[in-house]
Amino acid sequence: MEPVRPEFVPDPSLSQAEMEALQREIAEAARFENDMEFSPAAIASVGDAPDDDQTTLSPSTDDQADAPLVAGVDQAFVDDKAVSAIVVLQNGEVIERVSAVKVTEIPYIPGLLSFREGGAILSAFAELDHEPDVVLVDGSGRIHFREAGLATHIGVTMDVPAVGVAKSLLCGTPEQSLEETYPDGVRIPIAADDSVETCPDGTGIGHAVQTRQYDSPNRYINPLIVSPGHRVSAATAADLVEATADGYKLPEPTRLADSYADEAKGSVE
DNA sequence: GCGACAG
DNA sequence: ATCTTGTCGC
Repeated sequence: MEPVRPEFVPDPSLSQAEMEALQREIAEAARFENDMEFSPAAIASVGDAPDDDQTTLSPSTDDQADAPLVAGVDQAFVDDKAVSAIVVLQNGEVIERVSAVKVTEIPYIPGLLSFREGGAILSAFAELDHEPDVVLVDGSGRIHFREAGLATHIGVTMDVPAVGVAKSLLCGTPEQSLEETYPDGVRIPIAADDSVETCPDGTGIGHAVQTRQYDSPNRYINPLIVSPGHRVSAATAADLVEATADGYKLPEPTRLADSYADEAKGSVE
């Protein structure tokens, strides 16, 4: 799978000002509304295993063979090399895994993550045989200073529906404090504020999503920070993460890509 | 100058 | 992201 918009491929040799200018172009090309090859209504079953016990009736026109392909993307690092892994699932089962290694050209700079990790990710996409219906990327999407986080950059460049799944908030203001402990299933809207320079304050740019929480005592799990990358709305992005989460904090595609990236680290010299 | 910041 | 032991809880 190759970039549909080669002009947006992240170039680590650009100046910081040029990187930021490119991000503004990417944000304009990004669509933060649903435009996928499957019905958002079908996401309810995306992460579920095949319905063996027939507790529900499935339309013959929308069976397992047509089920959407959901991919997870994650990176691991070894010295100056980035290892990117992509895992593709259908009906909750892995149908493809690929990885790629690339030397990192620049350090981690908040807001410019895609220029550090994007190259390795696109190399991994080049190895991919299946075209995912939606991709879950580790990091922010629209929740970004210029609405062009890693998930947006990858989504727009490949022109594939993408969702940003981060473990902490880069910018924006949550509707309610994220310091509280919320039960699983809770979704807290995040609005643009002064730090988001490309859209009006108050614009909904994502959600904090509690995919898991401890029942009883004094320990708690932080929510995930979910935002649209490309061709997905904020609400659908959160729906997709909830639908693919399966007992763990991270959605299954992301969790599997994470461990595969770690595993692939072993074969890096 | 101070604060703040995905992975 | 990565470096790492123990510890709490189901």
